[in-house]
Amino acid sequence: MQLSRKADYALRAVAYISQLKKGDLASIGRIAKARGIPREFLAKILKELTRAGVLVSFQGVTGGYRLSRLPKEITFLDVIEVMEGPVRINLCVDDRHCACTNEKSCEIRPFFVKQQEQIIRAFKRQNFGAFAHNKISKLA
Amino acid sequence: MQLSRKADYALRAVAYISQLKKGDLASIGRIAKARGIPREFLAKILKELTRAGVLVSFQGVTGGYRLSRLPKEITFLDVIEVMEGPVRINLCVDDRHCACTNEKSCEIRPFFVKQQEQIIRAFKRQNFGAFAHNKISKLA
DNA sequence: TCTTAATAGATTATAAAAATCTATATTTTA
DNA sequence: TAAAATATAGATTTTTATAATCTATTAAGA
Repeated sequence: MQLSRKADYALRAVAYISQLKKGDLASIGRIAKARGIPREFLAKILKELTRAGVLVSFQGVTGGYRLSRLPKEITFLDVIEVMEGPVRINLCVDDRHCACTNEKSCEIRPFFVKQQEQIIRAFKRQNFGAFAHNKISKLA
Repeated sequence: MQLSRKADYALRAVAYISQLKKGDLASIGRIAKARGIPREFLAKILKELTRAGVLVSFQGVTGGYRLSRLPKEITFLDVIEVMEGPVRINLCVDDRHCACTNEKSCEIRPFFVKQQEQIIRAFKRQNFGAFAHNKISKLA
């Protein structure tokens, strides 16, 4: 019932990158140090976010990462789903794993279906616009 | 980000027991068979629920389990917390693990604090009254 | 051509979840 | 009173997921 550390790190990294001035890049090392994330683990995370189209990367000495689009156009759900796959709050919500579809009235599933919708809606509502460089002060 | 199978089994078992007629008991074997839960695992679960005061148990040939109080007085949260401990939707919500308390404005924590409150409220609202023996038909 | 970046993907380590096992205690009933 | 069916206690094992690291390569600027 807990977000993975990987997804938490990813959210923090994207929040960090959201605070860059237009055109600036942040390197893995810089973000890792600023946010206390294990460097190699973060490398893996940013790699995945790049492949998924959330970030854009540049190699070479002056390389680093920036967002692929405006901060407000990237949601928590976007980032979390790249890290963890589709949100599933209980196994039975997924049809393939529901042991109760045959039963006339499952006691449990409808409740979790509803809760899952709730949390997905919240993850979708929350975007990185609030963190953009003009909203929050200095980067560590 | 997913409820443990253990907690899911526990909810199903308590829902099952909620459907018993007043005074009736259900044995581990019966519940396990009816709901497709591994028998020994369920034994462990019901043991814990009994110790936590959610269920009452009786040993011996005619033994089994019943609720310790009315179905509507047992919430999903009660059962889930016995299985998983306090609900924590992200590590950083817990003060002891928050790496960002020192930072002026953490980007992530307040959001999850709010979501956690939401889900806890929903777990507290949902009780087993809806499953009581007169509300839903026959037990498998 | 050296340095500092990202990329790819395999590998290892750690921890949590899921399940099982062994032995014991309790109660009913034959 | 013995046998059968139940719960209890708690350790152990198995499996899976998470977290982290490692090795080698590619790319670009100084």
